[in-house]
Formats: sequence, structure tokens, C-alpha cells
Amino acid sequence: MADGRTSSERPGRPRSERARAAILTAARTLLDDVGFERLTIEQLAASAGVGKQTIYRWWPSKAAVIADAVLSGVISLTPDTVPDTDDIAADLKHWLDSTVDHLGLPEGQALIRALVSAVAADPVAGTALWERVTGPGQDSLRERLESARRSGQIKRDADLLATVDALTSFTLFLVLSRQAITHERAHGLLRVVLGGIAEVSD
Amino acid sequence: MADGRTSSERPGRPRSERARAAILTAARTLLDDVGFERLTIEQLAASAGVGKQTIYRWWPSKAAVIADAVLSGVISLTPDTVPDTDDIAADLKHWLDSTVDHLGLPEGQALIRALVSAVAADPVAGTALWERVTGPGQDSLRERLESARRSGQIKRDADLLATVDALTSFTLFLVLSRQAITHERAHGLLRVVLGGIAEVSD
Amino acid sequence: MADGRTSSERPGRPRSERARAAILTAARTLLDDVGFERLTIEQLAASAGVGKQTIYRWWPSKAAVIADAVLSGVISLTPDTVPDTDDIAADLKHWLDSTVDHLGLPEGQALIRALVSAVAADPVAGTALWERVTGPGQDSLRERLESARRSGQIKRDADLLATVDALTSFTLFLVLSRQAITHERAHGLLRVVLGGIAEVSD
Amino acid sequence: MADGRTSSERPGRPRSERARAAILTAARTLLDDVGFERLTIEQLAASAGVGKQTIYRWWPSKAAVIADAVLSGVISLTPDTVPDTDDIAADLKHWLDSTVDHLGLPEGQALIRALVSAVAADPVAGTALWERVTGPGQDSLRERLESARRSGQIKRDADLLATVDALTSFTLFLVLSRQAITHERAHGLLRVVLGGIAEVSD
DNA sequence: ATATAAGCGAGACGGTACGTCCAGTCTTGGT
DNA sequence: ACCAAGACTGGACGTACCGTCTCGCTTATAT
Repeated sequence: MADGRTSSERPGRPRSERARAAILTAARTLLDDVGFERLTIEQLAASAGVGKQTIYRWWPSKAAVIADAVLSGVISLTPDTVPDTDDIAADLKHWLDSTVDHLGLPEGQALIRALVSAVAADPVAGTALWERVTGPGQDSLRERLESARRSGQIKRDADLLATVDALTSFTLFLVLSRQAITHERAHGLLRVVLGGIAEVSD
Repeated sequence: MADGRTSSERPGRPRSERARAAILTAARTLLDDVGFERLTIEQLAASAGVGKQTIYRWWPSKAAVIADAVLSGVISLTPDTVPDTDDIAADLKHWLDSTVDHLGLPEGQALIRALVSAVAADPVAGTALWERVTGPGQDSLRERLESARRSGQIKRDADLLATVDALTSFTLFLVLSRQAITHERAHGLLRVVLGGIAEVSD
Repeated sequence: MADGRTSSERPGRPRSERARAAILTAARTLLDDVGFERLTIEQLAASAGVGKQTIYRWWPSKAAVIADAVLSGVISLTPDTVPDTDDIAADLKHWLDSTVDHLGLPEGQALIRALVSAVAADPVAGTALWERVTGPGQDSLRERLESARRSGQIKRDADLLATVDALTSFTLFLVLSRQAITHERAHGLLRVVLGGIAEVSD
Repeated sequence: MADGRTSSERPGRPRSERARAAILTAARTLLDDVGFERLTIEQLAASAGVGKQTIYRWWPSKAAVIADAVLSGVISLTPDTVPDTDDIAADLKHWLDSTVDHLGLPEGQALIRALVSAVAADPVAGTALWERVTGPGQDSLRERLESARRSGQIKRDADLLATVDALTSFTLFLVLSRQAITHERAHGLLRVVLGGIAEVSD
């Protein structure tokens, strides 16, 4: 075993885990209270009981802190798992309903706003955040669709990626359009995706 | 006394059309140059050769100016009209391709970012802008779908609203995800929407 | 009468005399309270009820503000006028005693500290301040010496400038040395200057 | 057990002479480069290759380090010894000329500025420094004056302390006034001090 | 004609937050 | 117990903009 460096690593006082946790916790609280745009680093430092420099030392931008905060709380935009009964239509409906319910809550709205603002403000941090938040749900969705395909419930040549995108993007769009997301409207999309709209010719 | 108000309306110096045009033009230029987030009212006033107050007098927020600027330039997120041949699939594909091309350009990316930021920053102005930008395309899309339904190319009970939403939201999602929007990917969505993914049981 | 520009001069809102006065007043108060080194621009702005930018707009440095503040209060390091009876020795003694008394007070000490710090921190503003503070006293002193020369009380070829410098610099030195300035010590200098120390040979 | 403390004194690692020397050397270099006001402890530690704590462990303030640094370099404000020929006037002139030359150099200016700033910033360390820097010259000056008095070149009742103060303070004043110190001006003072200005009545 | 009533460019105002710098303290592992 | 390294809280720095407020001036309608 070459090296043998069993201890900490770099010289100097190690990073304070206490401060890190306080910052992320305060970030999540403030995000709920005032939203991304009006959250200031100064406010964040004060309410975490931390010097501003400690924030700037570890994160390059407000978006990056928020990204970390959101991720450390593993808040998802959509439920992470899609139920798996034998009925793919029922399962997707269930998943969509959960998503709609979740996004209808104030936290859900705040989260999505923060996400969108973060993407706009800091493409790098924002994009990473975006993927981490939407990723798990999309992965689960894709797996469920694959299992449905194996069991013959959906077409062998169905474009699963496009299906996943359609379901995810629809909810996002509704939130950004500031239109009420009703279960009924979501079900409409689901029917389109599942059944298509084209008249079956033969 | 039958009106008599032949000319403008109120006493006092009328609003300067020169100033208004200069502000909107400068806004569009700056939007391209620095983006919504980093565009400041001060900068805008300076580069339009206008006093700050003149901006504040007529618009309540940065988002509102941008909304006006974008609208006055009649920049659309999607093409305003969907072609109408007899083939709905070809027409939609054509429309989607135009959209994808348009959003792939730097101006398109900047526009959608500005839009999303405006929604986040000022819900009122942002939402109005949103509707004005996405509206015409969606209207045209819906009309084309209705004509396709009348001609029997798509199902009688197809949910047209959901279909429109799905097509629009998909592109938005791709832009926000910062993923490259390829024609192929867009065609995948189109196939899903048109054909559905469920195995036809009969 | 060429020009005819009777009104204010530049366009835009004129400088607020209220703010200017508040800043200078607050500066003098804070100078007494905390001294030059520990006086901060932030503190100054707050206690003057003024935005920081308003200070930075008109003064280039803390030393410059203090310089203005001190000058606007026309605080002198030494009494501005030397009494003029027939007796030059008595008059100078009187003036020196006043100076010593003045410098012994807390305000005197604070002032001289501020002066010295200002010179060190901002040579330009500091030097101007220095001259304005020491100038009047020195002018008066020189005039009194000239009148004494005319009346034959001091030598025709006496170096008045050097004399003035000697008197002024001595007090400054004592303050900076942090040695108690006693009247007796000052009188010692005065005797040296008036009488010289060299044994008169002839 | 009678003592046994043959080596250093206290337990633990002894103070690093290497660090001490590096700090004082760096201090003198930085003093020349940036001056007292803009010299920071952090900069000093970095350029000495030393931890900040090592500075704070041994010196209470920046002024104290500088005091030490200046003293360890035995830089004097004035020449430490006054020549002693039979001619007191010539000797004093020589000493004054040396002083003027010395203060005219950039190092001299920097030194006196540092000195004055140190006094303003930290009365305790500053005063000690002041005395150490001005002391030797003043002592030598006083001794020379005493020998001159013994040899009858200056009055028996001359106030030697006041004379010394006058000579020293004059140079200080000129430096602080940022006026050029010319030999001629210094000679003027010397004539005043030696000869007085009062008309000899008898 | 002459008030009265806005709108206009300019730019100062009281504020808030920025991101940086440094002070002085604390906490590592190593000497 | 000291040392180098470097993170910690705290606080001031000087800058950038915010949205508001005065200025003198211009351009309308209403008397």
C-alpha cells in the first residue's frame, strides 16, 4: 500500500462542517421565505451565523449555494419512483397526480422558480442542479416504461426518451405559464402520449 | 358638445415617441449583448440617451420594459403559422423543425432566457409576455389541428389542447435543460404525440 | 455683459447642502468620539443619515472629508492672532501659552492626531489641511514679528521665517513625542529663540 | 535539585529565531515598498513565509512589529553623533546638514512617515519607537552642547534641552509639512537658535 | 398672450447588496 | 510549546444599481 497518508490531507484548519450545514440549512429556509431572487448572500451569511467569506470561499455564486442546498435536501421536482403494478396507464396516472400535487404546493412552486432562476443566473451550477433534481424522477419513469414495454403494454418501437421528456416538460410548462395545473389537464396529456392522436388508418 | 377631443387627450407635453422607441431598441440590443439578468435600468437609460425617470414613468419593472421590447419586435418563440397542406404529420414536422432551428440560434436562446427570467422576476409582466410570445404559435397550431380533425386525419376525440401544450413545452424544456435540441429528438416527440405509445389492443 | 448665464449652471439635481452639512458635522463629532483611525466612512454615512455614495461622490478619501470638516469648523492648531502690545516677548509668551493650553485639551490632541494621520493616509488632502490649519497662526505670528522688527525690538536681520517655524514645530514635536507640554518648557524655547544661546563675543 | 535548568528556560519548542528574523526583514522591505498604512499583517506573514499567528504571538500590533523592525535595523532619524571640533557653530551646521541630507532620501521620508503613523496608531509602541529613534541623536547633541558650554562658546544659562528640541522638531515639522528641506532653511534656524533674534539692548 | 400641466435629460439622493480585503482567533498535523 | 497553513467570524471597503427626488427646459392644452 503505497502512500500511507492515513490522516486528513492538506495542512491548515479543516473546513467546518458546522458552517457548511448551517449555510445549507439557512439557504433552504430562506428559499422558502423569500425566494431565490430576493435571497441575498449577506442575509444568508447572517442567518447562518457565518462570515460572508466562508460562503464565497466554497461556492462561486448564489446559484451554486442554492444548488447545493437543494441537492443536500434531495428535494425532487417529481416523485423519484413510479409505482409498478401491472397497469402502466394507472401507474403513470398515479405518478403524474403525485407530481401535480407536489408542484401545487408553495414549496414546489418556490423550488421550480429557484431552479429556473438558477439556470438563468448561473448556467453551470444551474444546469447541474437541474439535472440532479429532474434526473431521478426521469430515470424511474424510463425504467417503468421499459418494464411496460417488456410486458407488452406499450409498443415495441415506442420512443421512451421522448415520452419521458413529454411528461416532464409538460408540468414544467404549466408552472412557468402560471396556469393552474389540474389533474384533469395532466390526464389529457397522458392520454395523448399513451394513445396518440392520429387516426389509425388500417 | 360632441367630444371635441380631436387630438391627443390630456394637457401637458405628450409622451415622446422618440424616447419610447429609443428605449425599446436599446432594450433589445442590450438583451442580446448582456442578457436579462445583467441588463440594468441605468445602462438602458444611458444607452437610449434617456433619463431614468422616463423609463420608470412608463414601465413598472425591468421585466415590463423587456416584455414591451420583445413584443414590439414581434419576436416569436415559435413560428406564428403552421403550414396547411393535406398532410398533418408533414405540417407539424415542418413547424417543429422551424421552431427547433429558431431556438437553436443565439437570439432564440437569449429570448427564451429573458422570457423565463421575466416570468420569475415579475409574474404579472412576465406572464403577459409569455402569453403574447407563445400565444400566436399555439393558436395557429390549434387551428391546424382542428382542421386536421375535421378532415379526419386525427381522432375525433383527440385532446387538442394537451397536444399543443406537449409540443410547446417540449422545446421549452430542452432549452432550459441546456440540452442540444436536435431535429431527430423533436421528431421523436412528434411520433409519440401522433401515434401514442400504447399497444393497440383490438 | 457676455454670457448671461444667471442661473445654476449644470443640469441635474443640485448638490444637497443639507447632506454636505450633515456629513461635515457628523465627521467632527465622530472625530472627537473615536479618532481618525477608527472613524469609518460607513459609520460617518450612517450617523449623517446619508448614503455612502454621497460621500464618495464628493470626497476622494476619508482624509479629504476630515480635512473639509476640520476646515469648515475653522479649528486652528494655534491661536489665529498674536496679541500686539509693545512688548514682543510678552506677546509671544502669551501666544505660546494659549497654544499650549489649546493643545493640552482632548480636542487639541484629537485634532493633531487626525492631522498627522491624514497627512500619512492621503498626502494631497492631508497637506492642504495641514497648511490651512497651521497657516493662519503662522501668518499672524510672522506679522507680529515684522511689526516688532519695525519697532526695533528684534534684530533687523532676524530670520523671521525660521523663527515662526521653530515656534510652531516645537509644539508639534512635543505632542507627537507624547510628552507633557508645560508652559515652562515652552518658555524655555521662547528664551532660546529670542535670546539665542551663543555667547556674545564682543 | 539545585535548578538543573541548564539550557533555555521554558518547556516546549523554543522561539524560532529564523521566523523572527524573516518577519523583521520582510517588515523593513514592505515598509519601503508600500508604507506603514498599507502594510498588512497578512502580507507580512506571507512574504516572511510565516504563519500569521507567529506574528500575533510575539507582537501586540502592527506598530510594534514595525518598531522592532526599524530598531533592529538601527535606522536613525538623525546622525547619532555630533562632530566635536572646537567650533560649535560649524559642528551643529555639519550635524544639521547630515540630518537634512538623510531625511531628503526616500528611505528617510518613509521612515519618518512610518514613525508618525506608528505613534498615531499605537501610542505605546509608537512612543517607544520614537524615543529609540530620536534619542541617540538628541543625547549626542546635548552632550556636544554641554561641552560647548564648558568651553564658553555658549551662554552659561542656555537652555540646552530647549535647544535640542528646537533643532530636532524643526526637521520633523518640515517633513510633515511636505516642504522641501533645504540646507539654507536649516541654517536659518541654526542662526536663530545660536544668536537669538532679540536686539541686544546694552 | 399667458398660465397651467405634463414630459424630458440630467444627475444627486438614501439605500441595499455586492464581492474583496484584512483583522484577530482558532484548529489541524507536524517539529 | 512552537510552527506553517489555512479556515473561521466579523466588519469595512469602494462600486454598482435601485427607485425617488429635484433642477431647468420643452411642448402641449386651456384660458
